[in-house]
Amino acid sequence: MGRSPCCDEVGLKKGPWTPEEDKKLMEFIHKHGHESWRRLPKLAGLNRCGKSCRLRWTNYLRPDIKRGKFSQEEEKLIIDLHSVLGNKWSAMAARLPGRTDNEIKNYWNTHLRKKLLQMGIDPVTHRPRTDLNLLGGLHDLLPAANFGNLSHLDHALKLQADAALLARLQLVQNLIQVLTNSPTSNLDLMGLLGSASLGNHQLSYLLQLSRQYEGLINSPLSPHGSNIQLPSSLPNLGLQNLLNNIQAYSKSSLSLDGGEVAAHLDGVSANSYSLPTSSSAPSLAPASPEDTHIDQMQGRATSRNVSSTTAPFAPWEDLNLDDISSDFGWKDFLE
DNA sequence: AATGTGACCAACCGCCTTTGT
DNA sequence: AACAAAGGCGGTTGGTCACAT
Repeated sequence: MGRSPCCDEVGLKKGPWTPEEDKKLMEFIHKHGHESWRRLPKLAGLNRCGKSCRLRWTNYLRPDIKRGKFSQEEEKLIIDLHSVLGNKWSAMAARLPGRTDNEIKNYWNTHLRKKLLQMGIDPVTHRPRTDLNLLGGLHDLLPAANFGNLSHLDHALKLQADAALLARLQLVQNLIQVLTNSPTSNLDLMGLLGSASLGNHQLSYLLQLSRQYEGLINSPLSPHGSNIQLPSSLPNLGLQNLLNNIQAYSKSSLSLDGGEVAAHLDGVSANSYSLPTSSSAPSLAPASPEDTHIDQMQGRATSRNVSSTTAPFAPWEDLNLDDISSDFGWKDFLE
């Protein structure tokens, strides 16, 4: 049982501070400093716990606190720092003179998080979002699905793998749109290849994805091939054209099938880019820096391994785009 | 004018880490 | 090394205010 909280003494005041209390605290600290927060309240004549005094001082009364609106520069810095540090508010505050961790945290939660979401950026990963409607839609799939001959577990695993595939496809689509500055419906794959914007690794990977996608839409559990009624919120990925382009390319240019194209282009087996299947769910890493942090903390961590039989979509909460980007060579691609 | 709703933010809570004995 | 005290941190809560209905 951990130690008792410092504020468990009965009769100590809680809640908002009065101007009189603020004055007492400030005068005491100016005269004597704050070497022991535990003893400070009694010495200063305050009916508060030391922790409450410390918070009041560090978050509000400290003379070097800058109050008022965050500037554009501060905003940008917070976003940059968050992308590197995650929810390490105190570390961020150390780099923003005059701002407290609490202030930064509040500003993040009330303004910046929403701003990034509106810009289509995931505030946790700082990467383009996979469409959240997709997740919502898939969530609706479970009750809507006719399970047929599959066990519930198999079905859940299949849906999970399909969901991962759809997310990958959508990310790839977004990446290509950014690269080519045009929708995938106008994708000029040959142009991309010709300009060397798209490397062999990427092409091999796309080919794999396209085949997986084809398998998905023709699967007996898919919206096209079965009795499942997909929720309307499930987005149209608009990838058919990409699929056609890639497969046409592989046929017309090289007259090879997918695996051979990958091998031809890369000198490596297409299996190097193997994607999750219904029987091998993706191994997912923590989704955010703080997940990693939490996982490192003793006792608190819960294993987030994929093969949960009770929550088939739980891994989605942790879907790590690093996994996708490394498969795709996205970092190299950008550089 | 009364009520509902959402945004904002100060303060609290519980846990972890650091420090002292 | 083991334990307890104190400090620190991040998540969450709840009060207040502005605005909409």
